[in-house]
Amino acid sequence: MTDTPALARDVAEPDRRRQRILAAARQVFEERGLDGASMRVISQHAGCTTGAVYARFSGKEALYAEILAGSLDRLQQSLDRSLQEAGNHRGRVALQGFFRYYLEQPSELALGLYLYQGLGPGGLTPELDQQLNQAVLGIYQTITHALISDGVNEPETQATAGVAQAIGLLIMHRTGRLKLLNADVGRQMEAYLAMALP
Amino acid sequence: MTDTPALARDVAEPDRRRQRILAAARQVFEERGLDGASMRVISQHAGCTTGAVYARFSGKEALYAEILAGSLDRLQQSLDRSLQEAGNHRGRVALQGFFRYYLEQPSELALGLYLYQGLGPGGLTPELDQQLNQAVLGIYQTITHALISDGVNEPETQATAGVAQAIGLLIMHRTGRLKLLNADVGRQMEAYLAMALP
Amino acid sequence: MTDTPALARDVAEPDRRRQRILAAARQVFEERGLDGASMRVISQHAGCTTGAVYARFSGKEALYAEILAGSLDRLQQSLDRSLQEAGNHRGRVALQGFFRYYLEQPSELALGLYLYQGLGPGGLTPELDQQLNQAVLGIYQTITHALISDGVNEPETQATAGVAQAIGLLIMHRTGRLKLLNADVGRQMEAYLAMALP
Amino acid sequence: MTDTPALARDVAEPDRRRQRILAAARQVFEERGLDGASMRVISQHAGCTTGAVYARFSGKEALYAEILAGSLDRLQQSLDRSLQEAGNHRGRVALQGFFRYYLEQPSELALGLYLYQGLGPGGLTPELDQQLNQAVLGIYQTITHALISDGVNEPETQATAGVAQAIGLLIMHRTGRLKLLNADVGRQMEAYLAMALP
DNA sequence: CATGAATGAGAGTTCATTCAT
DNA sequence: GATGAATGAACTCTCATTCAT
Repeated sequence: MTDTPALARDVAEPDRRRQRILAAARQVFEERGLDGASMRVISQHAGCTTGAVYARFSGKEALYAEILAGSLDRLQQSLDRSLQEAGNHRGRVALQGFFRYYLEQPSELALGLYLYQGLGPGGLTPELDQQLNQAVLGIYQTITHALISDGVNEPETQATAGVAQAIGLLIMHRTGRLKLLNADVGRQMEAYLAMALP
Repeated sequence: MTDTPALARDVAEPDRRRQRILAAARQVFEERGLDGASMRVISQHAGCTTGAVYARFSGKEALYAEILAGSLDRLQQSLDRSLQEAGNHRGRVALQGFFRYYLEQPSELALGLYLYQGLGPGGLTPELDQQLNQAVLGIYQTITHALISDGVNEPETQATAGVAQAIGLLIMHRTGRLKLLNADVGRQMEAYLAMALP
Repeated sequence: MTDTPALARDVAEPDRRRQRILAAARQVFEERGLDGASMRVISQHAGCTTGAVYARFSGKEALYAEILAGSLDRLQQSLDRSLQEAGNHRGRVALQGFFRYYLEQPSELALGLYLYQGLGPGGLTPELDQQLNQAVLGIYQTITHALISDGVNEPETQATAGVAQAIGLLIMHRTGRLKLLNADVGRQMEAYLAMALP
Repeated sequence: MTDTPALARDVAEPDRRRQRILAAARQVFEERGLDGASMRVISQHAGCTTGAVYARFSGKEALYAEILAGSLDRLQQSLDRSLQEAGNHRGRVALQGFFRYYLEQPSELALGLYLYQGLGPGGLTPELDQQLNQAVLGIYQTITHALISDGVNEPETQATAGVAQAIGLLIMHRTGRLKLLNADVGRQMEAYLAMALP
C-alpha cells in the first residue's frame, strides 16, 4: 500500500491547521493592523473557532510574536543565502537583500513596525521582546560584517544608515508618499547605495 | 459697523474647548496609541463630556485627522521659519529642520505612521487623505526648493533620500533599535548629511 | 406646583437604577451562587445592559462587596436596635438578634459564606477583605460587650460559641439537614441559649 | 471454578485510573473550589485525557457527588472506629471524631458546603441527593446513639447542637473569623463539650 | 476503550457612539 | 449647545462536553 501510516503522516505534516492559523493571522494583521485584528476574525479566516486557536497559541501576543519571529528568520536566511553567492560588494548585497525582502513581503515590514506602539504601555512580554531583539541584532550584524569585509569606513554607521534608508523608503512607498513625489522606490535605493557605497 | 464680522470673531476667539479637546487627544494618542485611546479618556482629559467632543468632531477619526493636519501645519511653519533665517546650505537646514521637528515631537511622527495601516480599507476619508497629502506635498516641495537653491544635483531624489533617512532613523530610534546598536540618532543624521550634502 | 425641581429629585432619589442593580445582584447571587451569577444575567434582571452596570460598579467583585457590606451594616444596626430596647439578658438578646437576622434574610448568610471559597486563590481584594473584616469584627464586639454587661464568664469564648452555634444551625437548616433530623431550627437555638446562658 | 467471580475481581482490582481521577479531582476541588476546577486540569492531574474521565463519570457533577459520598463514607468509618475503642463518654468521642475529621480534612467540609448553593435549581440529581442524605443520616444516628448510650437527656437535640457547633466553628476557622477573634478552634470545641456534656 | 482536537456557548469587560433631558 | 447615562456590539479568553480516529 502507498498509504503512509498515521504516525508518519503526523510527523510529516505537523499540524496543518496551525499553519493555516498562522497564515490567516498574517493576513488579518496586514489588513487590519495589530489592534484591529481580532482573534475571532483570525479564527474565521483559518476556518476554525477561537478555541482551536487558543489550543495552539497562548494568546494574540504569542501569535504575533511567532509570526514576527518567523519573518525575521526568513529575512536572516535570505541575507545569508545572498551573501554566500556574493563575491565583492558584500555590503551592497546585504543592504539590497534587506531592502528587497521587505519590498517583496510588505506585510512583514508592517509587522515589525507595530512594535512602535509596543514600546508604550501594554507592549510585548519582556521575554518575547528580548528574543525578537536578538533576531534583529543578528540581521544588523550580518550587514555590518558584510560592510567590514568590504573594507568600508565606519561600518556600523554605514549599516545603520543603510537600514534606515531602506526602512524610510519602504514606509514612504507603502504610505503612498513616493507616488505623490513621482519617485520610484527601487531607483531611490539604488541611488542611495551608489552614493554611500561607491 | 462696530461689530466684528463673524469670521474675524471666529478667528479672534476660537472655541477654546475645541482646542482643549485637541490638546487632550494629542496627549492621549501619544500615551496610549491610536487604538488604545478611548473617547471617554480624551473627554476626561479635556475636562468635558463625550457629547461635547462629538458636538465638535464627527468621531475619533476626525479628531485624529485634525491633529495630524495641525502637526503638518506646524512642521511647515517650522521649516519656513528656519529657512527665513538661513543663508547657505538651505537644503541641509531644511532636512535638519524636518528631522529635529519629529525628534522633538515624537508623538507626531507616530501620528503620521498610523497612516501606514490607514492605507488599508479602514483608512481615512478620501477628502481628508487628499488634504493631508497636500500638506505633505508642501513640506517636500519646501525641502526640494531649498536643495535647488543650493544647486544640488537631482534635488528631488536628494529630498526623498533625506526625508527617508530621517524617518528611518527616527523610527529606529523610537523602537529602541538604535540603542540596541549603540548608535546615536543625532550623530547618524549628521553623518548622513555630511555624506549626502558635502 | 407640587413638582420637585430636578436637582432636589436627584438628591432625594439617588440613582434608582443603582438600587435595582443591587437588588437584582442580590437575587441572582442567591439563586446561582457567586460564580454562577453572570454580569449579563444580573443586568437583565435589573432591566439594563452590562454597560449600565459597569458605569456604577467597577466589576463583579465590587458588586458583591457592596452587597455584603450592606448586609453586615443592616445586621449591625439590627443588633444595636435590639440592644437599645433590651434590659437584662443582653447577651441572649444579641445572639438571638444575630440568629434571627440571618434566619429571616437567608440569602445574606449565603453571601457571607461565599467568602469560604474567597479565602482561596482569586478571593477578594485585600482592601475589601479588610473592610469587610472590620464590619464582622464590630458585630462580634457588640455581642461580646452584651455578654460582658451580663457578667458572663469568659465572654469571648461564649460569644464565639454562640455565633458558631447560630451559623451551624442556619447552614444545617438551609441545606435541609435539620428537616432530615426532624429538628426545628428555632427550638434548637432556644435550647442552646437556655443551656449556655441560663 | 478457579475463576474469580466478576464481582470479586472488580473489588480486588478496581479501575486504578478511576481512583487516580478521583484523587486528582479531590485535590483540584480543594485548591480551586468547585467552579474554579476545570475538567481539563483534573484530567491533567490524573495523568489522562478528558475523554478518559468522561468514560468513567458522566460529568463534573458526578465526580463531585462521588467524592462527597466517599468523604461521608470515610467519616462514618472513622466514627465507627473511634467508638469501637471507646468506653464511656461515647457521645463526646463521637462529636470529637466528627469535629476532628473535618478539621484534618478541610477540603471535605468545603465539599459538603457547596451543597449550600446546590439546594437551588442547579443542584444535584435527586437520586444523588437522596443517597448523600442517607449517608449524612447515618452519621447523625451514630452520634445520637452514642449520646443515648451515655444516658444524655434529649439526645437528638444534643446531637444536632453538637454537630452545629462543630460545623459553625470549622467554618469560622476556615474563613479566618476565629483568627480575627484570637480564638482557637480546638479550645472552643473543648469548651463546648465541657459545657454541653459535663 | 483511549485519545485529544474541536466545538459553541458564555464569561467579564470595554468602547464609540447616540439621545433624552 | 451641553450633558452623561445608556446602548449593543465587540473584545480576549475559558469551559464542559463531544466525537472521529
